[in-house]
Amino acid sequence: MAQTTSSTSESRPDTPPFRYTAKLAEQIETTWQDRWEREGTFHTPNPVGDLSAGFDRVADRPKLYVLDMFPYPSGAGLHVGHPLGYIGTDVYARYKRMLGFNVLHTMGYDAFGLPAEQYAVQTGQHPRVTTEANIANMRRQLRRLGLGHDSRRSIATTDVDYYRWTQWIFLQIYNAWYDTDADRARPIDDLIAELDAGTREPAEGTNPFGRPWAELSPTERRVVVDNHRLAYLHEAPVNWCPGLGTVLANEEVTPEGRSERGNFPVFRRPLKQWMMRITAYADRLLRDLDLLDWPEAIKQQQRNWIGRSEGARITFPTVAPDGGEGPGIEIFTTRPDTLFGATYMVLAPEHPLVEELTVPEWPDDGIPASARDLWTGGHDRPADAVAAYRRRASSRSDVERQVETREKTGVFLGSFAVNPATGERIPVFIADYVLMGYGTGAIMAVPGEDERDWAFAEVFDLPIIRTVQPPEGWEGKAYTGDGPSINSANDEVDLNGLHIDEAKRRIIEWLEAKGIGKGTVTTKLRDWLFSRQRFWGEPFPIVYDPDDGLPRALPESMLPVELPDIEDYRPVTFADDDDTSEPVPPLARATDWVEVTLDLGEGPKRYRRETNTMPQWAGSCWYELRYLDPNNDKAFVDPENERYWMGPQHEGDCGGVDLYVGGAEHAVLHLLYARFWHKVLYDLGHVSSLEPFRRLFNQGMIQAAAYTDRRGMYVDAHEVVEREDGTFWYGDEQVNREFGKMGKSLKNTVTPDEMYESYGADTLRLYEMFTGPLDQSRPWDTKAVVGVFRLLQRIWRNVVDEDTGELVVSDGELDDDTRRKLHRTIADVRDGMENLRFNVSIAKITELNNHITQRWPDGGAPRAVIEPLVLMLAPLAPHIAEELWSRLGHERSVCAERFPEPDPAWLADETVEVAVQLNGKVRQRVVVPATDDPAELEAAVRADPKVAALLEGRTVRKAIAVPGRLVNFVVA
RNA sequence: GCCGGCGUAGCCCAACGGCAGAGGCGCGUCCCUUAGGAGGACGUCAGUGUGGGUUCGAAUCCCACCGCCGGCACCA
Repeated sequence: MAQTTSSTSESRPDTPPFRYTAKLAEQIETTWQDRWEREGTFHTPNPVGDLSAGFDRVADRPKLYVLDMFPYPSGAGLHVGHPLGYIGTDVYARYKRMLGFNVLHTMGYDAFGLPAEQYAVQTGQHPRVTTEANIANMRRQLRRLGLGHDSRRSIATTDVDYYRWTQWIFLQIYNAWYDTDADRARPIDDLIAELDAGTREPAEGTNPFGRPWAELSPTERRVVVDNHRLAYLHEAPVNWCPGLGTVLANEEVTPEGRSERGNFPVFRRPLKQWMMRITAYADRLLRDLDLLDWPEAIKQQQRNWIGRSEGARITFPTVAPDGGEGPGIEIFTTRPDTLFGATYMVLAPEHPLVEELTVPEWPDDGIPASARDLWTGGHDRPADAVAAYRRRASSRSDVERQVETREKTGVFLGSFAVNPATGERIPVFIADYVLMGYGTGAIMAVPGEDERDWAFAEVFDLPIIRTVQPPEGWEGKAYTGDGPSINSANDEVDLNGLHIDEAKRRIIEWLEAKGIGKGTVTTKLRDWLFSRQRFWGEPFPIVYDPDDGLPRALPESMLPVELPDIEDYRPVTFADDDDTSEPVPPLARATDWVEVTLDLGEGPKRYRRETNTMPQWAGSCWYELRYLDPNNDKAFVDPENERYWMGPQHEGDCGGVDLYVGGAEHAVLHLLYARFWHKVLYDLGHVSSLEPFRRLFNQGMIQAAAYTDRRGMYVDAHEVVEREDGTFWYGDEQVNREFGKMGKSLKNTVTPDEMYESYGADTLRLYEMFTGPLDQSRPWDTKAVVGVFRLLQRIWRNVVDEDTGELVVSDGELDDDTRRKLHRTIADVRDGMENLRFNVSIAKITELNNHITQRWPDGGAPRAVIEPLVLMLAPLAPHIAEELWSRLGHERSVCAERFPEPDPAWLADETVEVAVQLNGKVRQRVVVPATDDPAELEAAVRADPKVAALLEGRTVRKAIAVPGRLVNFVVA
């Protein structure tokens, strides 16, 4: 078949030889891409180091650091949805460069992680082989788009030179602790010195030995110090995912209790794992959101995730079975003011005090006959009831908990606590509506002021005491709003009449004075589980000493710790639902690598390497810093380079990347982790910026039509045709249209390569930028692409004769009308560029070009308008702009030229048409001389006979004149 | 349920509180063309989700509701 359908804009025999066709576009584009590469057009100089050549040329210019969320190099290649953000940043960076900024813009690859490993397993190749092939393919696809990246700065997280520094940063974190007095991280050696000097006690919960520091053995001291570190080993219930063969961070588990990647079931089970003490930074991560220019939605998600709440911890005494004193139960509440209304207590089923508080026999009194079966679970002995309930709670997956109605369940432990405010004896329950992972895992239940407690109290027939006066006519159950306290006084403290805030303050004072409670802050954020049982990740720079089993950090001089070559890098995975399985890191099989003799200061000794690897997020926690100084082998980044590109720009500025563009799906994972690392590096004096990303922008998603047949199966969207009546057909079958994310599963993928083939890269770039503001999602519509393609053809025709290839521009003077149009356009195009609303810029360029076409239909438009037009096009469609610029006789790349500036003198018209309104309704339009003076304008308008006629016989009460726009007469 | 975002022609989208339309798709007519065509010219379509309020004037600001999208959710 000689005739293919791809000949959309292909030259046909009668096509003029110099028409801008896809074929010509391709020639132009590849030529300029080669030249950019050859000349290093986008090489950006640093203040110091190996990339500093030429810095003195730009030293006095403003700087701009533009960053894209770097991609994971997938084996599937790109579709047209992927580069939306990359094109946006490229246009912005090119524009700013033409304004004289020293712009840093590059692109790297986030290449470690599960998908790379899975893809490698599928294709039977080593992950490094597939990863590198995928990166090469992606580089090729992106290069063809004409992105103006400094290719010298590109990195992949899998490069040994890169992950060496990832390991180095891990060591910084490991060798640091959080000084809560100074509210910052400090080197661990400072802590040891202070402990030795006796000027500091070990922090709460870090000394399990119960003896002072001075009396501890060296090994015990090591344990205490390790308990302070920002990276620490911890045995605790973690998210174990047998289907992936690894544990996962909380952030990687969906609310349904499944893995975000792969959607496998996740089980909680206790394991010893590396953790990062991100909770130490919770307050600062929350507070500093206010310094950031980020979308409100993302800030909100981070606030939600951190979940800070202020309240109090209160210890409730308990009554032992023999009538003596039992263990105290510590609870957390955000409503200490409601203490007088606490009529029972609830522990999480997994709470460590449950066994101790479970009495041998049901008490004789205190259980209401009406709900006895519920309280006891129908069991004769409390221990049986508790065991049965616990079994049931642990077997229920989170999914089941979601599906079930929130009918409250629980059982009585048989023991009682004492409400410290009222002295009343109150029963203690376990119930699964209290979670071990939040607060202290125990609550005081105040049914009067809490809906969940109310629901439980109703079912279990427990007393309800209101402690806040509900408003007049309140018919609801629990009242959670504000109001004066009631029923809240004892001999020592009286809250009655106080509103919530004041009541909280008063009761906390009382609790603290009595030593039974104190005001505290709790966060939902947990420490970050940092180890994975996978092969394809950064090895930890950690070994274990066989003598004490404790970890030892490797010194900096032993970095990098390279991944060993092993035969079988596949993870050990299990049946999805095999919750009895144990994680087995693949690196454990590399026995030659694991067993190692090192001299860590005690002479050569056998050690065992850590066989877990770091999570995928590690590499993306700091790549923005490495772009600044990618080849530096003395430091992860030279401080001077960091200060220049990312340092605070003025008093009160947090510093960071000037524009960071990426999808909204990383709201809490990458963005939170990267902020955390950055703050640690800041505390330790390695960076000058407080935050990594000052301005964040979420690009929209490109969606595409997908079609389903009668059976609900997706059919190839390329083959579907729309009929006149608006119905869609696949062959002779009518199909149903829906919109969704582009991808294989919906069979609606459109690739950049198809677009290059039919139109060229400039058209693709222009189309993606034209369909809407960058932050908006929009549907892909292949047949609408031709609109911007025509625009490029028309611009081309205004410069180049399609038959001869000769220039058709003249050297004539501009008429005033065109000059005004030009300057108006320049102002508007700039405005669109500044605000990342490239759609507006393109529309204004189109308008100017339409004007030129109409004014000079047979060519001959003056250079004075054509050249600025080409310059304005340059950031958007750089190849055609370069080509036209060079054909116009310029030697230099258009990238080195200055963006046109609007002349204010030509922004205003000599005469303007203003609207004349009567009471806000437009009644007349008149042309009057332009003026800035409202009084002059009003006079001019009144002088118009049509207006005079309009006002005939009416009383003008007031006239509002807005220069350049309108005059509104308010008439009786 | 709570939080955030968005609703303007058939579709994608513009409009410092000031004349609702910049641009494109689609559609229609005509020109070029043996023909087809994604070449050219001209034209076509909404009163801004709904209801209130502020204002001389509201797509724009405020309130309530409706719809769509996203996030969180037994978090004490």
